[in-house]
Amino acid sequence: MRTEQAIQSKLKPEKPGPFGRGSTVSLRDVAREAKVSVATVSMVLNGNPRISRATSLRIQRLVERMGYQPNRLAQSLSSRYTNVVAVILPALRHAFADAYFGEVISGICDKAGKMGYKVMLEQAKPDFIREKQHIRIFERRYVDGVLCLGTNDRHKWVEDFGVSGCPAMVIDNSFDAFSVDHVMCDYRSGCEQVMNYLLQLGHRRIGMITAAPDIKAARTVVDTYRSKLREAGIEPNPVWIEDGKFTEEGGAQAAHKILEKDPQITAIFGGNDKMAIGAMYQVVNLGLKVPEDISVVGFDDLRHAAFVNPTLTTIHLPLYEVGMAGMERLVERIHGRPEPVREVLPTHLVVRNSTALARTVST
Amino acid sequence: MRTEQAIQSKLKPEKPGPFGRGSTVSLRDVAREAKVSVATVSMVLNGNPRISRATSLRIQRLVERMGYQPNRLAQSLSSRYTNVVAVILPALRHAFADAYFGEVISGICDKAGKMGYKVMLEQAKPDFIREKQHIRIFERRYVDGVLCLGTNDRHKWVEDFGVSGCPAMVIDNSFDAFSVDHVMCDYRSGCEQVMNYLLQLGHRRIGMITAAPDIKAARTVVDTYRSKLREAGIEPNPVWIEDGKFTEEGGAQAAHKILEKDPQITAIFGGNDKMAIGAMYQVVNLGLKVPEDISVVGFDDLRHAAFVNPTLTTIHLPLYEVGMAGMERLVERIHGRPEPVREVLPTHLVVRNSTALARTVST
DNA sequence: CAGTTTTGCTAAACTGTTTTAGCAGATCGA
DNA sequence: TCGATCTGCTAAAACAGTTTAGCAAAACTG
Repeated sequence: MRTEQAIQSKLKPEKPGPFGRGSTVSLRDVAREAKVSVATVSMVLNGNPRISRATSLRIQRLVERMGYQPNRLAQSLSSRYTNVVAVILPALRHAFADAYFGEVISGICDKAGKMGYKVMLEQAKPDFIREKQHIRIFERRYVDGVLCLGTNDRHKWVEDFGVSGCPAMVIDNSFDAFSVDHVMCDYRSGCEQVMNYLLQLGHRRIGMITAAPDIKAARTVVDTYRSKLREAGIEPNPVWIEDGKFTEEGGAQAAHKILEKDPQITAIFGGNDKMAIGAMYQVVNLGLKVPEDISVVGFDDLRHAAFVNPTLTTIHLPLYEVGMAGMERLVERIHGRPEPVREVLPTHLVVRNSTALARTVST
Repeated sequence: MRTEQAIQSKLKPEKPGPFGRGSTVSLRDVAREAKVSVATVSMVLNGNPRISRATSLRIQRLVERMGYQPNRLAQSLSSRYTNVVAVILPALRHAFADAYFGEVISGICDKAGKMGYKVMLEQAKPDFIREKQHIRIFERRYVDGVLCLGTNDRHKWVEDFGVSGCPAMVIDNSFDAFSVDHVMCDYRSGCEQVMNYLLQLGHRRIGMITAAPDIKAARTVVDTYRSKLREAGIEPNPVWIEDGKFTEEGGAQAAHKILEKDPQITAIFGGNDKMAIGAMYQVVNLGLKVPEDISVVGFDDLRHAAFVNPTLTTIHLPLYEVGMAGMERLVERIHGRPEPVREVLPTHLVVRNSTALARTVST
């Protein structure tokens, strides 16, 4: 029953819109126009050498003129690759508004763009994990791989990827309980640099605000803090360590407790910039001065650290680079790289105005 | 030539992995096992009432047992809906690390999850626009719609969506030059609240740090600032207004210029929190006190504003809610809603410690 | 009890690619 | 000069769903 009207050439997509109602050009349209099979057009577009130069050029021009765009749903269905990766963020209310994650995601997106990948966002909320969505996004062909940010030891689901053979990369952390690909910052060296610096400035009683003992990277920092103190002949006092929950508020409270239990503290080392900033806030609130009375050091070097008062001495983490590297390794993994990925990127100290020589403490 | 081995039931996906090598269950597998056609299984899954209750239940159980997951590439190819939307961010180096965008994206993702949508990330870099990628992600069936964040008047590409009939939503801004769907905060009312408050505190010479005159929302604030001054019988002095480029550094420099040109200023109103924080930093640097000498007000109410010293008085923008509403309206648009979207969400003043009664100025 | 409607399902077409098997005709080697 | 190889292309299957037309049989209607 089909009339001859269908024969009219599709040289121009008939209307600019409305979109999605059969207005786009398909391989079939190009093939019909060029009087070749769809296989030929497909092979031209994929640079298959079995097509003659003449035919190839002729079809390339036609593709150009007709404004053909391959439908990537069909491509993915056929090729079994979606060229999409997911970034899985923890279920924190302000995860997206966090400068730490932002920096990593920025690196991931830039690298993904260069490699022809798209980036999808997921949040690992309890429902998401319970419904096995983290595996389903693979089974349902949403993604070829995932990058896991902000993980901790309780995130058992990270192991599921390995078991199911789904390419996954843990960013800026690692796990003791099982083996998993990861790319992270050198937390040990970062902490060593802080401790060397503070000890050099004459600090002996150094408070440490940590957070989340269930994060391997965070534990590494505390362990290094302790061993560097011992190395310097100082027995770390348990009251010097408090939990700051990774937040400004937590950092402020932790600083308060530390200074209450040992007023002779001369420096406070925050496990991240936010807690260090909270600590500074609290120190000032207690009528003390930074850095004259108390030196404060952070860890992250968020853009913001240079704009608090006083500006914050901190460890620079190459978060953007970690994101890029993670993305790159993940794609290698997707394409069959067999060896495990265990990459560690260097960190360095940035000295600003929140640190000074230790005040002389009455002993 | 096919042997009878294929007949063995696929009740359990043969191995947990390796993934992606023909290990998943398809509609065809379920149909074979249930001894019905694929159409029947498809109809059961889509709740088509033309299937008997008995068959439906039987198949549902089988689907459950076999762990069938519909392949969404095939679904999308057939249905012409991807159930994916893109968030387009401006090409700023730290766009993802920005708390403002983070808050909006958080709202978008939460709402998207509830509506069965996935969120893709894109950055509107020059190349991206030049290659018409913003339209191509539609043509190539990556997405059903886009949400545009951080737009300004120079972003002519926003108009392309309308022209091409691609569902798009501008978030927290609008355009004079053309008509486009948008959901935004009430900038006018926010500014009015700030000005009412400062005038009530006795401030008469009020500096304003603005940014990007090519952003409609920002212009609205400056216009309102001027008209509120006039309303109070004060002729706005051009030297009171400076550009702060939306950054802390810019805010600091702008504050410096304003105070240089008119030292009798008693309050500074920053067009966003970052610039206000930069301004505070600079005011203190100049040996003045906040709020005793100079009151400072921000605009955004980023989480961080409560943790600077002194804590920042600011306008709370419902960014999370704007993200949610934008996502919701976009999906309506995708499904054919004809009326344009022009939504404005209310803002409110949050008074903290960076503002006080105006100091008495020698006239 | 013939004729119509309803019910429950199937076959086949359709979405738009990639890929493999293979067909002619030309080229080559012995 | 005959078989083998190469060249350039096509037909068809595969990917995994949705949707429409339509077929029997059962259930109604008059």
